[in-house]
Formats: sequence, C-alpha cells, structure tokens
Amino acid sequence: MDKLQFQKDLIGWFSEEKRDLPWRRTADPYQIWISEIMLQQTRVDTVIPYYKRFIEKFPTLHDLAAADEEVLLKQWEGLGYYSRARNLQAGVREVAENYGGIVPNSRKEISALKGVGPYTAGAVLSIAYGIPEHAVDGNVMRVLSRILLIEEDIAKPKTRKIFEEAVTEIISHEDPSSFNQGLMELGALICTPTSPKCLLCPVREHCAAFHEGKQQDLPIKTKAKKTKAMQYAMLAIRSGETVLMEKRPESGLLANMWQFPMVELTEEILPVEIEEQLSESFRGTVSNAEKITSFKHVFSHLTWNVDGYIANGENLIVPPHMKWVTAEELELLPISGPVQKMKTVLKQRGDV
DNA sequence: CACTCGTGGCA
DNA sequence: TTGCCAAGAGT
Repeated sequence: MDKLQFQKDLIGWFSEEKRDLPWRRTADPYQIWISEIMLQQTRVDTVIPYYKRFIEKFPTLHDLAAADEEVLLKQWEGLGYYSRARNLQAGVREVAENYGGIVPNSRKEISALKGVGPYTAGAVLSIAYGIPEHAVDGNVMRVLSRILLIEEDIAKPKTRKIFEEAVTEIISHEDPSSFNQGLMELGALICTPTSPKCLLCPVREHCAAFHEGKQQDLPIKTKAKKTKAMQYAMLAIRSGETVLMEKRPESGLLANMWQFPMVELTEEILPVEIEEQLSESFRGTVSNAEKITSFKHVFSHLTWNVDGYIANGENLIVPPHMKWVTAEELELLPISGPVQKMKTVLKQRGDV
C-alpha cells in the first residue's frame, strides 16, 4: 500500500470529521491520561460526564494524588472496573513522587506505572507528547485487520503484537497523535464491527478487505464463554435511623466498594434460614426479614440473582469492615450497580 | 495464556 | 431475551 497517501487520507479525514470531545480540548498529559483510563472498555458517551466531573474535582495530578480513596471511588461510581480508579491513583502518586509531577515520556517509564498497559502507554505518548508509538486497541485491530487483510484471531493475546508491528511500520512521524486517534475514530464512526460504512470511508482505496469484499468477515474473533450465575440475599438491616453497610475486600470483584450485607444462597443456606444465620454470625438478633425486591445483575463474567430484604437488627456485634450509617452518610459511600438497585427500592419505599 | 474485572446500549 | 460489544490491564 501507499503508506504516505494512507497517512494523508486518514489524518485529513480525522482533522475534518473528528468529534469535539472534552479530552480533545486539553494538552495536559495528566488529563489525557485520565481520559484514556476511563475509555478502557467503556463507550465515549458514557465517559463524557464522568470525565468532566472528574477533571473538575481533580484538576491537577497533585489533586488526585492527595485525594481520599473513598472520594475517588465515589467519583468513579457507576463507571465500572473500579480497580482502574485505584490503579490510576497509584500511578499518579508515583509520578508525583518519582517524576516531580511530570508524566514520563518514554514507553519504558510510563508502562511501569500502575494501570498503564501497552495501549494506554502508546496513547498518552502519541497524543500528549507527539511521539510515534503504537496504541493498539480493539478499534485499531478491527480497522487494520480489514485494511491489511489480517486473519489472525484478535481474541488471542499474542495477536496484538502483529498489529503493534503493523502500526509501527505505517504510523505518521509528522502527526502520530492524529494518526493513532484517526484509526480509532475511523473504527468508531466508519469501520464499525457490524455493517461498516465503506462508501463513506476515507481510506477504502487502501483497504484490502474492501477490494476483496471481505470487510464483513473481518476481524476474526472467537467467542467468549458464557457467564456463571450466583444467588444472594442482600439485606438492609436497620436499627433506629441507621442502616448497616459492609465494605468489600480490597481485592477482587468490586474491591473496596460498599454494599448492604450479603449472604450467598446455597443448598446449605436457604432463604428461610437467613435470620437465624445472621443472628448467629452477629451474636445478636436479626428479625422481621421481609423480601422487598428481586433482580438480576449481569457482570462481564458472572451474573448475580439477588433477593433484597429489609430486616431489623438488635444488639449486633459489628465486625471491622461494617458500620452503621445514617441516610446522609449513605450518600457518601461508593456503591456498585446492584447495590444501587437495592438502594433505589429502599428510597422509593421511604425506608432510608 | 486464561481468567478476572462493570456497565449500558443495541441488533 | 440473549449475546455481543466499547479507547484494556492485572494476575
């Protein structure tokens, strides 16, 4: 293919048609970094309001470095993949301490930061610093699999290397930022997963798949296996004007997020035995349990089927990872989607 | 490498 | 309703 003409067509199209996104109005490497973390596996339309609030709350790298983790997670609430937020802060603190607050501009150094993988490293280096480094995400693999007619399975980790080498070969050294963003923008607006808009494509003359009529058959991607289901009882245990909340462990699913205490329902623990079970574990009395809602929550790799209860708690011995909170304090705790569903039902009923 | 880790939109 | 997907990284 004609590399220089491809670069010109791609970058020319990008400069004319690119969307006006908030993170395209800054040159601050820190703010660009924030946007790249938020955009991981997350749609642009979802990220926009989060990004704006986040930059308002933590305008500089030092603001985020100094932030309380619970305040940070509250800002991230609803965005998902919460370890991104904690890794981001760890990375930011590392830059504050070891790099004088200046985001490093080499792949080796920036890749060593927590939460910064091969894609994010290349994205920040090219967009914030104009360095010709590859930034291969799902868009880029889809677009280039068609343009270069690459038939490797993009679901396999080692395939990414093929695309990184391809980008390294064809990337513009005059404008690496527009080149990388142009590939991604093309994937988002034109070269979409299903029914790509080839007639509107600025680089279709360079596209091998288009010439062969194979654009619908690429990329090759094996299917993911389906999710497992878990059953839980989620309990709003009340005492006076307070409700009992529980902080999840610092690693794993929804790490450090808060929830109404949950009990996994197995063959051993039937719903009817919940009061008894909890009374024993708290060495107090959990009574008047009443089911008020039932819902399903789908995560990326598993499903929760949740029965929501209200109950009364008396003389409970509360372990360290739990605490009684008022309605006002409840609003400050970072919670995940399923807990939000329960909370909404409670508020509608006037229980909190 | 295989698996974990959220959420909302849409065909 | 179900499955797939969207600017991936950590373990």
